[in-house]
Amino acid sequence: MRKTRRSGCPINLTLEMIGDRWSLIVIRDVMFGNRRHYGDLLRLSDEGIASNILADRLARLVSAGLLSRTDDPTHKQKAIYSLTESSIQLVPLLAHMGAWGRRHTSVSRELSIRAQLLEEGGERMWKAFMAELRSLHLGMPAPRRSVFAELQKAFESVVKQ
Amino acid sequence: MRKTRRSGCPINLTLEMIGDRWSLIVIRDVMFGNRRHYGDLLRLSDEGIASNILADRLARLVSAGLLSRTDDPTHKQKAIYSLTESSIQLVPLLAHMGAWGRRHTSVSRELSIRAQLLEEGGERMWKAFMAELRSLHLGMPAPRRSVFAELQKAFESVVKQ
DNA sequence: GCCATCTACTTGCATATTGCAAGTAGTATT
DNA sequence: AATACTACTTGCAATATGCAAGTAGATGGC
Repeated sequence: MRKTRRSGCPINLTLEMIGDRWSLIVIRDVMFGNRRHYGDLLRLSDEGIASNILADRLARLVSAGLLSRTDDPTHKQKAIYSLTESSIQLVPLLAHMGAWGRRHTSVSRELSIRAQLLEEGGERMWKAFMAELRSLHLGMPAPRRSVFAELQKAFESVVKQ
Repeated sequence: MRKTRRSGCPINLTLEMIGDRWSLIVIRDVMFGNRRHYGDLLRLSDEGIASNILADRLARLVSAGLLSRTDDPTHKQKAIYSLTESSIQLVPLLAHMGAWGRRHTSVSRELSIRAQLLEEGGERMWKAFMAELRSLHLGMPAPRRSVFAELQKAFESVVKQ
C-alpha cells in the first residue's frame, strides 16, 4: 500500500486508483466479458494474468469500491464479482481508451471490433450499455436494447471469419 | 522493457503504452501546464516525480511517439519536449479521467477546477483545446479561442481566493 | 578569464511491486 | 472413496520505483 496520495489532482487520483497494468484489464473482463468468477477471470484471460495478481487486484478493487463481492448461492466456495456504479461510470473512459488504441497501436481485428462498435455508437450507445450493466450488476430493471448482445454478436462473427 | 505485447486488445495496448503511474502525469504537465523542459517538469511537479523516473519516462514517451524532443535554440543544453498528434488525441481521455476523478475521488478544489471546466465545456471545448495544442506544439496556425488561457485564468482565480 | 550557477540527466542502493510455479483447504462430482 | 474444482496463498526471482548524491558541459556576471 502507498502511504498517502501524491496530489489532489483528479487525473492523478484516478491514476492512483486504476493506473496500473491490471486493474482496468480486470474491470474490462467483468464488464465486456461478463466474467463474474475468479476462475473465469484467471483462465479466460487474454493477457494471462497471474493468480496472485488477480487475487490482489480483486481485493483492491473491492476495497476501492470499484467491484463488489457476493457469495454465489449455487456453490459455497464461489464468489460473484459485480461492477458498482463507480466502475459502470468508467464506460466512457474505456470506450475512449479503445478508440485511442485503435488509432495509435497495432490492435488485432478480433479484439478491436467491440471498441470499433462502441466508438461508432457514441454517447448514445454508452448510455444504453451503462443501463444494461446496471441491470446485470446492480439489479436494476433491464433496458430494451442489449448492447452486450450487439457486441458479442459482432465479436463472434469476426472470430468465425 | 517488456518482451512482447500481452494481447491485441486496444484497451490493453493503450494500457501497455500509458498505463503506469507516471506517463500520463508527464503528459498532463506538458499539456495543461505547458511545461516544455526537463527542469520545469521536475521542479514544478505537484506529485514530486523523481529525476530518474522523469528521465526514463521522457525517453520512453519520445520513443513511443507521444512526445518529441527538440533542441532549444536559446540554450545548447536545453531540450524542448512537445506533444505529438497522438498525445494531443489523448485530450478526451484526460478530460474523462478528470471528470471521473472529480466524482469518485477526493480531489482538491484548486487542482480540479480545470477538470470541471473541461467537463462542462464538453466536446466543443476539447476540440478547441486540441486545435490550440496543435498550434503550440506542432506549429499549426493559432485558433481564435484560447482554452489554455481560460483554464489558467480559472485556476488562478481559485488559487487566489 | 574565472567561478558560481544552471542544464539535463546518471548512478548506487534500498524498497516495493510483479511474475512464475507450486501448494492448500474446503466443496462438489462420480 | 477418489477425483476434480473452488478461490485463493506462498516462496522466490526479476523488475520497477524512489531517494540522495553526483556529473559533464553551458551560461552569465564580474
